[in-house]
Amino acid sequence: MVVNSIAGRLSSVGFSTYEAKAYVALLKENPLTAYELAKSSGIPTSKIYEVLTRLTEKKVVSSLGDEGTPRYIPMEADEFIERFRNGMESNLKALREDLSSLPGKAAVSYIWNILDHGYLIEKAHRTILDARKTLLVSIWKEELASLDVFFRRAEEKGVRIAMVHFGVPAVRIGQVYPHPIEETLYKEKGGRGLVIVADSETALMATVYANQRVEGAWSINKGFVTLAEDYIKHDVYIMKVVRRFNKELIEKFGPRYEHMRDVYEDKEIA
Amino acid sequence: MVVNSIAGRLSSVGFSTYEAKAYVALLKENPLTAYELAKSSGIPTSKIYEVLTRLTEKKVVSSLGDEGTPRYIPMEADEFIERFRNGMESNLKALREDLSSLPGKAAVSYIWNILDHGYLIEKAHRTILDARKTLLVSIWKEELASLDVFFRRAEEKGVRIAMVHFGVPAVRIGQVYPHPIEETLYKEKGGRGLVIVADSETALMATVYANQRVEGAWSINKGFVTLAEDYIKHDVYIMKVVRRFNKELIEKFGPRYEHMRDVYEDKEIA
DNA sequence: TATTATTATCTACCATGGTAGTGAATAGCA
DNA sequence: TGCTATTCACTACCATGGTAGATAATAATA
Repeated sequence: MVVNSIAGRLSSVGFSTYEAKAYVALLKENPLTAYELAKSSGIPTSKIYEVLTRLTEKKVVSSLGDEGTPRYIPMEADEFIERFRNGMESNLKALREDLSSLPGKAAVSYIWNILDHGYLIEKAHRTILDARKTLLVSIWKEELASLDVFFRRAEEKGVRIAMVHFGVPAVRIGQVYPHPIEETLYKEKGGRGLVIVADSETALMATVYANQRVEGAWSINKGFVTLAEDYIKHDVYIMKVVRRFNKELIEKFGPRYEHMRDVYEDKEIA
Repeated sequence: MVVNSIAGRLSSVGFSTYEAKAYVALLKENPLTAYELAKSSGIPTSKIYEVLTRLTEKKVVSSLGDEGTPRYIPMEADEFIERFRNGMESNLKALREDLSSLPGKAAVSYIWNILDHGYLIEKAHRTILDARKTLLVSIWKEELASLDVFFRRAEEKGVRIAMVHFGVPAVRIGQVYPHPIEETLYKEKGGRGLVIVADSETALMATVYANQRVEGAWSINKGFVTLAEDYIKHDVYIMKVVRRFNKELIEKFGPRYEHMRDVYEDKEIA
């Protein structure tokens, strides 16, 4: 669904390849007769007429000239785009109402699998922006690079953020707890982890492997969320302890979850 | 391109009819196995699997359950719509850049034909909102009903509006010059006229016939614009003269265009 | 002037890919 | 045996792309 060529983009607004070619060629030079357009666009002259009728019906080109052979002009690109957007916008609005008015029986409280990187980032992005109060994050710099804007925005909204960051943190968002053992971990798991918990309600967790392959899940399932939350809190706890005591002492500590209540209150950057 | 059914709306976001049925059915009740979904949606069981694969690829449904027969859940409608909108938005943005960066040779300064009512209103709407300084309008109540919001918005932006209105004006926008001879004119021309001139730069003129049939044109062609402008100014002039003098006197007046300079400055509502 | 090219418009036909629609084969399982 | 579950095979349709002509009207030229 994501396209990059100009033709691809036009096709996603309902143009066939010929229609796209014709429109683009017309924008480059106009007015043109059908025949001229066929030549300059590379569309077979035999096809140009039906293509032009289609485009005319879509009101993307218009013909001028009553006498003799008609010449064609394109609608200005901006205007066309605006028009399409308006149509789409109202369509989506109606669709939203339609779909939300369905007598849905079940709340979607299941676990949602995430298997590709683009989608992972998108889902993460949405999770971050949906957070109202708190965000617990465990992240590597690669993913943070794609997500820091959203974290900033959340922060501005007053969302409290605690972040375990693997490797040297390039940015400073909320409470950051740098996690030192980057390479070891990567080798061990074969990939980078990403965990985000928003408002203790929704959780996203995933592992990103070398070739951008992703295995992850998103859920509002209570058990899942708690698991993810504890996972991060545990790391935060460890980081704090490491800060304050030497290694010998750490060994005497078990993970004591009572100490984690104040994750958000901790003013020190570890 | 304008659709109203829920299926039609979904199809305009890239769903086939089966995909639409499946998604809607899944929203109503989930999770469901493929087989159950086939039953509740009316899709042939033989087709349900490929449909589900397609939907899964689109990330609109997700399967859960590793052991046994998988169950399917839909993405929440809002999320799906948001996602689609984002994609489309960025697509349109890119498209706008692509298209505007084309080495366009000619300014679109031609006359654009308008043959249907919906498009007429849309074009009028855009013309009104694009106006920066002045709007000269000749309009009947039917069209004004569809357009008054836009006139108000233009007025708020500080656009000066002078309007010849056929029949008793229901709303008051800018300078309104009511035109009395409604029925006579309608019979004579067989339809209602609509003329809009924005900033002396763009003009829209059209006649709307009984069955919503429309014949009209839009242009930035200088001659066309001047014509439309004078047409309205002429009417305004007549209206003013009629106001001030009795009929005998009017006959001695020819249309004197010098008097029209102050159309916008005239503070009286005729 | 006759004839040959070129331009211009339009119809017809075919191949393809995608989807809808139908039927049926297979298999597990209660 | 009947229900669930899954896959195959095949037909039909439609929009699109692609290729060939059928006509005319001009323009070029012998």
